[in-house]
Amino acid sequence: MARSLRAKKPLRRVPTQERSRRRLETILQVAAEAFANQGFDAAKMEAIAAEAGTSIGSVYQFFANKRALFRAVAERCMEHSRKLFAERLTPDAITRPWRELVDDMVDTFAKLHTGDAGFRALIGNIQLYEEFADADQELLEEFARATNHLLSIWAPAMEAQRREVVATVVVNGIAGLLVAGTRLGEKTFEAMLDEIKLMIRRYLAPELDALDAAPS
Amino acid sequence: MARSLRAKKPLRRVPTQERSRRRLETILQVAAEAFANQGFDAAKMEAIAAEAGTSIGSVYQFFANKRALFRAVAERCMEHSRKLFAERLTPDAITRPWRELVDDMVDTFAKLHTGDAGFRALIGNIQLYEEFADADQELLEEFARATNHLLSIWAPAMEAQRREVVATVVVNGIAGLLVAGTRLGEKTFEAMLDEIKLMIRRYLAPELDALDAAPS
Amino acid sequence: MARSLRAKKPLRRVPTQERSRRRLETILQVAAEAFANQGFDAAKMEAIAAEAGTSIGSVYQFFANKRALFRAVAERCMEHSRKLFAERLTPDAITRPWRELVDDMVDTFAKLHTGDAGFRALIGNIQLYEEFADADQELLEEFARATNHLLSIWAPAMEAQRREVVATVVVNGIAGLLVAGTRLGEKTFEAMLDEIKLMIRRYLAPELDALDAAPS
Amino acid sequence: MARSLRAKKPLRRVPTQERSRRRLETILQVAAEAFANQGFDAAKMEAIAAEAGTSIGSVYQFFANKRALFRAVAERCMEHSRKLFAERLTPDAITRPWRELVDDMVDTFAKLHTGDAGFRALIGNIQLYEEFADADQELLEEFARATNHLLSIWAPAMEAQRREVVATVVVNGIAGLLVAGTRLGEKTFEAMLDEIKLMIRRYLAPELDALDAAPS
DNA sequence: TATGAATGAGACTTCATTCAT
DNA sequence: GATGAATGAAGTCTCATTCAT
Repeated sequence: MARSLRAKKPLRRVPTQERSRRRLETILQVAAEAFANQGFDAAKMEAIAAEAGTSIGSVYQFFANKRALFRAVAERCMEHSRKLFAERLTPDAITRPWRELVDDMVDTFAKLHTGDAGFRALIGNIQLYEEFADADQELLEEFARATNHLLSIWAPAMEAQRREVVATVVVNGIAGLLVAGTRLGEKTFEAMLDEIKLMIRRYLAPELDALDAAPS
Repeated sequence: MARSLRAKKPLRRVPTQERSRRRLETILQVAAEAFANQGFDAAKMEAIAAEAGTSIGSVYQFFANKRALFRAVAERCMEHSRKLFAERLTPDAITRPWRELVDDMVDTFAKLHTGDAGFRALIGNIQLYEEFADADQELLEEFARATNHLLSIWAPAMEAQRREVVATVVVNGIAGLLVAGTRLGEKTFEAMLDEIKLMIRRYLAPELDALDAAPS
Repeated sequence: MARSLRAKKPLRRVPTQERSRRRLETILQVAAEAFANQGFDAAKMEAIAAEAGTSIGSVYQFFANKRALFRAVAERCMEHSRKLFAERLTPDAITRPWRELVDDMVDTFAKLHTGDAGFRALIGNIQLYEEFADADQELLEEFARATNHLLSIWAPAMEAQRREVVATVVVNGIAGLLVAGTRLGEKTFEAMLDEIKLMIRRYLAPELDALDAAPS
Repeated sequence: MARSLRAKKPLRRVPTQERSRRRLETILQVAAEAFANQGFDAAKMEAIAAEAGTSIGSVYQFFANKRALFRAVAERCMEHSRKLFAERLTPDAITRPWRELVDDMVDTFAKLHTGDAGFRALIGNIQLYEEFADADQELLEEFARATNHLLSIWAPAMEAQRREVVATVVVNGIAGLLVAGTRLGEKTFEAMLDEIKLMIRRYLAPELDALDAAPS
């Protein structure tokens, strides 16, 4: 049952020429879109190739099979997410008011949802194959770890075990909410963003404001 | 891309004999489990028939095709959900302290997730085909409407438009959180339940306690 | 490198109805012919199905994949060969003049070549996949063992080790000759049969006539 | 199914430069090995090019297609064989004792089998495509003609028609035996060589010793 | 001339669905 | 009504071959 090595290299061939790189880029983009909108199984390799303006053969020159393509989409999305969050979690982030940071995080998450098809693809194709769940799990766990770290500074009094649960709840709450949000149309999505921020603020306030009594 | 008529009735034949009714019941149960655990495409009609102890032919006597079977599972789950919530939203529910009701709702939702394979099937196969999303959407919207109704009583001062968003956020927050929770193992799931309740309480408290200043 | 269990059952489904049995029969026949005439790779599953008057789906109902179909052809041919030789190697075969038996063997072999497409398929597709070589190897080794056994009775003076080589040479000589023969057209094939018999006779005579001085 | 013109020249371009000639040489060698070990279909053009240290494009500069490459391998092998046999069938070969010559021939044949991958490639890929069979047929027929010529001198009394059959039997017997032999492991192969020689000797002795009564 | 990325026809295989028994 | 064998459309993937660089 053990999942095989993590070190499956996702790319069969690494493109060196400019044109190839662009082609690969397009394939990944189109694939992410397809996986996100139609689901893994419903997305057809031929259609992805066509949509990307290439031949099916070219797709398979980069990716050994459909799952490898999905994996590449997933990894690339995680890379992107990681970078996005790293930018917001610089050492001096702690000095900013926590409410501001929460808002920032929600907006960042929201941007991922809106702008990164790969993210939606990952979120939406979890239960299909164990293998893919790993990538997703890993991503959200990573977010949870980062959040946990912040909490450990903001609310040092909070018990370690509970802090972990709180971090999980915050991250997954936001993620789940956004999944729902994107399905609800742009208008309500925007309205929801503010409420999500408010919900997280109110949820965390009692513990995070314990030191310095800030208003909700 | 156009989805055909909406008004498909899911059942080809309504069973009259006792044995038939039991057979139909089993098929739906097995199918729900299969769709939930393996996803729509990975679930095979033959396997479902076999698992249900019938022949593939008999399944097709009840359901015109795989999608109809899924739709039946979805509808049946919604029926169940509706009943479950109706039990908790009796006219005198309003008289109970809202915190209690929130807890109750979360627990009810959780029970659906844990106990009703159809619910998980619905939640997990949304983006696959537009058609199925409807069923899901409808379900959550129904929950949201019910919540909205409650809010209109609990917090009459809240603006109608905002109330709608709040209801959506509450319902989808819980739903999303539970989706994540089931993936996280039984132990954390239990721990999360309490935090989810707490989060909703804190989120709603400022508005719902406006009338009668209750402590959080 | 170890070849997996021998016990792969070749048939996915064992036909019970008469019509199915006939269908399976036809598929095997057509497949044997195709493998023999065109080689394993060049033989196309679709073509086999069409030639057998069925659909590709029906072929796959019996055989999990192309190799399984080949294996079935091989096993069936070996069965046939075994039976054919068993009929000639009854206990009282020993009492017959050895020359007569040699002739009989050659004719039997020849009949296999002419009449059993599976035999030709087996002989002609050896180096393609190790897996298939096993079946072929086994068949010829079986013949060699039987021949070895006869030699042990006819020429008890012959050293065991040499006897083994002689048996191998006789069996493979005949087999190889017949392979060549079928390629040479019917007319020469017939003419060759007599010479093959003569060659084997002359080869074995010195040792087998040692006891009772029979003329060549 | 009809095979196109016979008169295809196998080489697209005749290399003039030294480096090209060496490249062509390597390609043919590698291809022979691949065809012999893996079979025609299993041998991949890309792999052959890579193994030969060139690009796939360069291979296609010499050979119009895969079959042309095979044909080239075949022809080159025949060239080699012809030369090898020509060396042994010099005018004064007749003066040597025929047994010696038979032994020599078997050894030469064996050397081809062991040392010349092209020979094995030819032998092992016969039934795949009619086209290739020709090359093989031609080769063995050439051997048979040479043998026939020798017989006409050694056994002038033998009827022409029978002589032809005898030559065919000798040549194909040796060839078939060697095919089998290489599959049987080095050790038995060595042991078989002696028996093959003995078999041919005994087969031919009665006719060839008719003039000068030599003992078998 | 050499390279190797791009192409796409074509092969295998699956599985939803039908229909004769 | 029940069964499950038969069907074939459709999808994934390979690899010979071409051609721009």
